[in-house]
Amino acid sequence: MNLHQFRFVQEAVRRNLNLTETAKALYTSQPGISKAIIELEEELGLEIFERHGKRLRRVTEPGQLVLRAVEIIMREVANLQRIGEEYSKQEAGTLSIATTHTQARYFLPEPVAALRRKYPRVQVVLHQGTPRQVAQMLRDDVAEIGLATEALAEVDDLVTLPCYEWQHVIVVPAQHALAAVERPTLEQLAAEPLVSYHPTFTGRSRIDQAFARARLKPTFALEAIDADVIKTYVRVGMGVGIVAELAMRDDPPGGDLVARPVGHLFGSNVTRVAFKRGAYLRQFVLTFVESLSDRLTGSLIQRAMSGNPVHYDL
Amino acid sequence: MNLHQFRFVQEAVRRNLNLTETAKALYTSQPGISKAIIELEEELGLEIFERHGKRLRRVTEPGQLVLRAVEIIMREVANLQRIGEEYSKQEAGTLSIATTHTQARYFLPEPVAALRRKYPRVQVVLHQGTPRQVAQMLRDDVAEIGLATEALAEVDDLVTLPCYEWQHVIVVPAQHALAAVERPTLEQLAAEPLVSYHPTFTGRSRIDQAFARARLKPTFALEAIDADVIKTYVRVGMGVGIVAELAMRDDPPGGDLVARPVGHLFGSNVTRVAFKRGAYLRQFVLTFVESLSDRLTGSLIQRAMSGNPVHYDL
DNA sequence: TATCCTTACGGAATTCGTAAGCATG
DNA sequence: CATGCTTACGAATTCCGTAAGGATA
Repeated sequence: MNLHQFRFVQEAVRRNLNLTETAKALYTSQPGISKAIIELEEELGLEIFERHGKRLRRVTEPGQLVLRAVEIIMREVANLQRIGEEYSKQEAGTLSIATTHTQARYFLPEPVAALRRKYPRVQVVLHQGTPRQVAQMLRDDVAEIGLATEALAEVDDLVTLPCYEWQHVIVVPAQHALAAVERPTLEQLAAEPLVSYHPTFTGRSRIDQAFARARLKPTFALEAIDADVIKTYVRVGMGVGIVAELAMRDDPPGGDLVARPVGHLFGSNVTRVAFKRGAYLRQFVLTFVESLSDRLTGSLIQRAMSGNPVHYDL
Repeated sequence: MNLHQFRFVQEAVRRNLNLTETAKALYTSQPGISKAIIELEEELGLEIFERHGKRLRRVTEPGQLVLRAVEIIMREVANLQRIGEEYSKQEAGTLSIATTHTQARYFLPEPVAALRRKYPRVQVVLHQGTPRQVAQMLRDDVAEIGLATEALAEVDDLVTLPCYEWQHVIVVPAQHALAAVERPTLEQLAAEPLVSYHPTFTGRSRIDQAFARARLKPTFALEAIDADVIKTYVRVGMGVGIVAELAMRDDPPGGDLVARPVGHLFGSNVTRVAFKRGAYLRQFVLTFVESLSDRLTGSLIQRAMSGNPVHYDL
């Protein structure tokens, strides 16, 4: 039994049981992978993978149990490396953050800058993707912490904590009829072509739910993952934009676009920070996570990490 | 980084940082241990052990963190082996039980026999010791499950579940004056020489507490770890025995010894079963643990293992 | 001086690559 | 026949033992 075998098995599962791809991903030879896995199976006296001829078809029942143990082992190996980083290169290291465009563009700049001010030798890597991809990047150890409004809370092996609460705003050109309406209604919006996020992004689910409850079928003229794109199309008259309020923060009140809060229509959303259950958080990571919300304290984070559910109001 | 290094570090800590002993315990050469640990420290870029000249003095602060990760990794490696056992040799394997004399002699025979009836190919190994030793045997992976009335519940990295509740009885020769007394008092007992368990065993702490509260200073003529020994000395007139009621179960009512329950004096005790947090319990182990109490069910045990506190009345 | 950790070194075992073989879809 | 896992084999590396060196209590 050795750590290589564990890594191979884990990566093989992540690569859909394709050992050739696994070998490429781990920069080693394919026969080496094959042999190592077979030897582990022999040592344990069970088959981790069900084989059909010479192809791996699926994970066996005992294989599932093996996999769970392997996940924990590899997690702790990663933790050991982080502990090493923390204590050898004091206050230096790399923080990989997986997040959506909205957070990367509008929310994270400030806390990331603060992190760099406090720890100038820390390097930050941003990985952008859909909320589901964010979750997957955490599971695959591509990123250490994740930030998104959707999806994260549903993933079982992630620990999530609420960061901040926000609502949607509609955005229209200053001369648009709705620019003068203080509290637009769902009916008014449904009558216009809309420009908003892709269905899996940034609270879009709340928007769809609200329209569905009112039995309205709005027209989406354009869907994007990105408020900057949405605003651009609103400017050229494609329709009424619906974006996160955060995305309008930097637009001056007297500018060419007018924003109206529509929390009364779509409710409020909670953006969450997540990390893999059991991950070791270095000091600067802890500091960073704390900086994401006034209510997040180190002890609260530790409590959440240890598996206890954490409840508090934002 | 490899599993050998982890094992060495773990064993070194268990052997009080004596690498020579560690090497002996692991049947390998002492320089090999030394080198492996140094290489791990180099790879992590930190010192796990503080050295004074050429001796290891103590575990450093980062070393504590490393140790915690190593413990988890080795635990999961042990789990992998158990999973292998479970699925390769179906319904066969070894179950190591750490327990005290009282349990081994009076409580366990029945459930152990039942286990062997259901799983004839399972081998049972009993490790006897003090309650503290029982706890230590679980921590050191000498035994997989432990059974004792004392100490177990206080150990942090063990999961414990109540098994059964019992009270003490006094034991006297049939012709003894107290043999006729239905409900003896603390004062009556304190006036006699007593024969009971060693202070750390089998509910003895309750006995001491009761006397202390009544400001009585009883005389213990003899202390043993073992009700059979105690009964023997009661027979030869050394004094009044105080043992677990279980220990008198097989003595016939009309025999040479008379037992009187004294739960009204010393309260009741709870015997607990324990295992290492995060251990993988094979099917036959689960069955065995369930058989220890009517109230223990598989799902309850799983819940306790997953870290959730379990509360129920016996 | 007895104990105990580190360094040095060499033979043995393991590792890991390439090349070839063979099963599936 | 293209993809993909397993087997074969040999060079390079790592492992792990004994022997020697140096530090502490």
